[in-house]
This record gives sequence, structure tokens and C-alpha cells, in this order.
Amino acid sequence: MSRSLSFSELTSYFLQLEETRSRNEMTDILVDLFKETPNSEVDIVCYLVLGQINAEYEEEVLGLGNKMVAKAISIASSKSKQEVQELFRETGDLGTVAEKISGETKTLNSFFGEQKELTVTEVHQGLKDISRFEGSGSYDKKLRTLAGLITRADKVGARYIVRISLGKLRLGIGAMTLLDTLAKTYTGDKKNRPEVERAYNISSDVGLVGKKLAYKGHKGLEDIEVEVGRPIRMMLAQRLENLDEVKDKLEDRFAAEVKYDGERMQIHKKNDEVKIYSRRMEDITHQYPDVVKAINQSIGSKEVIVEGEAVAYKDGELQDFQTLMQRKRKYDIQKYVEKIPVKIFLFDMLYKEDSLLDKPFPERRKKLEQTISENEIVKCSDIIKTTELREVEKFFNKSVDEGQEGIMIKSCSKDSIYRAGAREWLWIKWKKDYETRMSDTVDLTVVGGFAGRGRRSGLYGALLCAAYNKQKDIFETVCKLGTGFSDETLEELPEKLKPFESEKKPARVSSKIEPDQWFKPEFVVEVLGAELTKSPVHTAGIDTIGNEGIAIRFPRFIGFRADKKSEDSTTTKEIMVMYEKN
DNA sequence: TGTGCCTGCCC
DNA sequence: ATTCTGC
DNA sequence: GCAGAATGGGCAGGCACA
Repeated sequence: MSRSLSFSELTSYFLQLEETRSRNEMTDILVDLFKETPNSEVDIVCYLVLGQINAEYEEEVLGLGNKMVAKAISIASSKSKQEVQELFRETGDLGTVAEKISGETKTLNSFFGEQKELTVTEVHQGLKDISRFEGSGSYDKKLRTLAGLITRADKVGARYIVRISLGKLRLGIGAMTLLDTLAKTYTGDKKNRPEVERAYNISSDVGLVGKKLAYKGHKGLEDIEVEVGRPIRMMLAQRLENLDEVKDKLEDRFAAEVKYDGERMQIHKKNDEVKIYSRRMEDITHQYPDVVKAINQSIGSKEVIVEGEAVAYKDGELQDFQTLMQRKRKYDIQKYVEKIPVKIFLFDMLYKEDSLLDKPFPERRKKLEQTISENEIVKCSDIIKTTELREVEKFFNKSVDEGQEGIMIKSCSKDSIYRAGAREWLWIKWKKDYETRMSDTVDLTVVGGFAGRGRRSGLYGALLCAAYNKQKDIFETVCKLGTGFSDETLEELPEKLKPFESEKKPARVSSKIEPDQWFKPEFVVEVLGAELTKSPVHTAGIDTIGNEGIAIRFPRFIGFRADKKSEDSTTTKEIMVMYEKN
């Protein structure tokens, strides 16, 4: 009988992977790992290498985040929770923390007698157990089980158990590198990656792909086909800098569609049985009984997969994203079906009695329109076919005026297949905030900083930013800011901000959020956002609209404003005006 | 029983 | 979601 | 240009704890 892979063997490969940044080398290392892996454990190794415990569409989740894991490390190490948190802030990696301080328990362990070496299967099983604990006392069980695994592992093992339980191995290995590896290990050539990738994209399960390949080689891929009822990885869109680039990318064969601000849905219908999957392939059927019913009324065909965007709708108008999000619930479903009705704007058809993935977009779209009959809830997305950029621009403006995000531009060429799981130029998104001239940037005062994690450890990972309330002469938070920084900028930040460090929250700062480091309100940055939303945590304009402030959706750093004083920051009043313009 | 922290998942 | 970076 | 790893706002749900 085949042996079992020990967890320390697995982590010895992880150590090697951390030594390189070349994906070719990573693939070679991983190939060696899979050569050591018994076929029966290939699926588990696939999941663990990605920091998962099962296929993404499976329901089981660990329910372990930084705080829980920090607690577990504390239990496993006899260090206090505060000490663990402090080390976390310093290192930016709980895995390293666990590795560092799980030493003392080891001698204890051997004192009580040699335990059998931890296997990959045991770690996986332990994590699965953790995912299944629920109800009163479950936190404790989760913590104890995780602490137990950490204790049983060696130091390096502790590091990786912690990282896996957080879902962030940070080895530079993602699904695509793993697929390269599987192709090379089991079909002998990385060139076969496209076929392997296809199997993954239509099955949404790397473990399944790995196992099929391990047992049956290249031929195993034939077992994997589209199944109505199992989610397909969703096709994504590239983004543009300028609208004119569309012509370079798609020439004259394209169509433009409204990009609705809602929730993506992939709807599978098999006879009367309807399943709805989210962008991340979660089964969200139970949240939308209204959509299920409407789809059954709308589509007669037996086996169908369609895709669309659900948007909240009331009194003849599409509602914003935040409104729709209240439908993301487990209880009071029927009440909310009535309170927050939705429409689903279908834009693609992936299956009709047979797979349509390889058909060009115009054909799929035509089939979609022929197949569905629109009703109160089920609609086709708004689409125009033109070669005139001016028409596209007009369409874009209309979409934005109606409160939507912008437009999608889709290739209509012969090769415009549905590229499951891929972000390519067959679909292009064009949103209103991509051009700074179209949505105002804002100058904000930095009032706090958050310790960076992973590659940002030892630096600030994000800044707490505030607008200026002129009347009260205080600074009210509007967002945290953690993207848009180059490595260079990130390196500069601690030094630039040092003069403004403050032990406590400065008197002139109003914030519900507690950063790792407070700053006196002096330093100004330029920030771009998509739009302004009502916020339960940010304080900008908090008395003007009841007890809620305003926040920026999708904030990103544009640059420093050394020329500005904090009092020259965008004012809360200006923010309110911008908010009301929406 | 109510509140607040934490997590996962939408974007 | 957006953004940056090494390959 | 791909693939990966940093990071955002904000919603509901689950649990602990007062």
C-alpha cells in the first residue's frame, strides 16, 4: 500500500519555494513534490499548496482569521495574546510568530513521549474538523484543534499550518503555477497547461484535476466536462487606460454593454432545478427564491447555464450596491424579497443542452435572447453594437447617468469564446473613475497608520485618511488607504510620517477606528475613489446625515501633496456636496 | 437578552 | 474591488 | 502581460461575554 506524505516533507518543499521568485524554478520544485506524493493524496496537496482545504465552491470554511489564529498560537506557546499580537505587528506574519515561539512546547512534547510524525492527511483532516465545529463552545474547539496541530508540528510546520489556516501561504504559488506543475508532472510537458487549465476552469476544482491526472495521465482530462449544477469559473474583464485603446484591442468587432453595479450570478437550470452561484462560486440559491422562480418562468429549455448581474430595483429605479447587499442573508429571506426586489440582467449563455463555451460571443448572445422570455425580474442586459467610439461614449454616459458603473466592451470576433476563469482582452471594462478628470480626486490628511503584513512587514500597510471639518476645526476619517503605493513610496512613508507620530489620538481627530499609530494631522495625500457611500465606521460629515459618516469606495493613492497644509484638505462640506451629487 | 468582535464574501 | 512588481 | 500579493468599504452571521 502506498505510504502517506509526511507534513514535514511537504514543508521542506515550501522552504525551497521561498528561496526563489522564478516561477519556472517554483514549478520544478513543485514537480519534485508531486513525484513524492502518493496519488491518493494529490488532491489534498493541491489544496494545501494553495492554502485551501477543498474546492473553492465547497461550503466548508475554516472561520479562522488573524485574531483567532493569534489566540491559538498563544495557547500553543504559553505566550500571552498581547505578546503574540505585538510580534505579529512587528513581523507582519503570524506564521513566523508561531515558528518563533512554538519552541518551548517541543521539549514538553518529547517529554511526554514520542508522537507519530504528522502527516499531510492529518493536517488536512484537522483543518476540516475545524471547519465543522459550530454552535456554543465551537470557538474553543477550533482554537484547541489548531493549537494541537501547531504543537504537534515542528517549528517549520507550525509556520505553515498557521499560514494555511489563514489561507495565505505567500509562496508565490497560485492556481496557475500549480496547473503548470500538474501538466508537467503528469503529462510530461508544461505545454499541456492550456488543456489542464481548461479542465480547472470548467470544474472549478484543482484537486479533482490533480487527481484525474495523477491516476489517468493526460487521458484523465477527458473525464472533466461542463456539468450543469457545478459552477464554471467566471470570465473576467481587462481594463483600459483610455477608451480609444478599444480600437487597438478589438478593432471594429465589438459590442458595448452596461456594467451594472450589482452582484454577478451564474445560473444553472436543470429541468426545474435552479442553482445560483456567485462570482466566487458560492451557492447563493437560497438568497434569491424570486430569481429562481423568475428563471423557471423565463426559460423553457431543459439544461441551461446563463450569466447576469442582479441589481436591486425599486419604484422604477435601479438601487445602489449597498442596498442589494442586504439581500446577502440567511434569515428573513421572504421579507427581503419584498423589501428589496431585484432584477437580473442576463448577458451571456454558457450552456444550452450542450456547452456553448467555445462559441463566439455574438452567437451565445443571440441564443440567450432567443431562449429567454423577459419578465418582471429576468431581463437582458442593455447592449449596443457599433463601431463608432462616439456612440460608445454616449452609451457610457447614459449608463453612468443611470447610476451604473460604466460599460463592458466585448469582442465579437470569431475567437470571442467564453474564456472561463480568464481576464483577457475579449472583455474590457471601462468605469467612470478610471480617468481622474471624470471623478474628482480628493486631498486627505493622514491621521493614522496600520502595520503592514507579508511583503509590507515593517512598513505601513495602510493609512487612515481624513477630511477637514472647517466649522469644527477637526479631521474626520473617510477611508483607509492601502493601494496605489509603489514599493519606493512605501519605503519612504515611515520616515516622512515620523515627525507627526503621536502617542494618543490627537484632539483634533475624530475617528471610530483605532490605527496602530496615530499621526498629528499635518500630512496630505491625494486620493482617487470610485464614489462616496454612507459609512457606519467613518466619521466625515457624521452629524449632517444622522449618525452616519461618508466613506470612499475603492480608494487608491495618487500622490503626495507636500504643497498642501492639512487645513487645505478637502473639507467634509465638499465631500457632502460630492456625495449628494450622486 | 443585547452588544461587540471577528470572519467571510460581495464589490 | 485597485494597484504594483518580478519574470 | 501574466500571476501573485499587497491593500480598500461594508454587509450579515456567529459566537462570546457582560
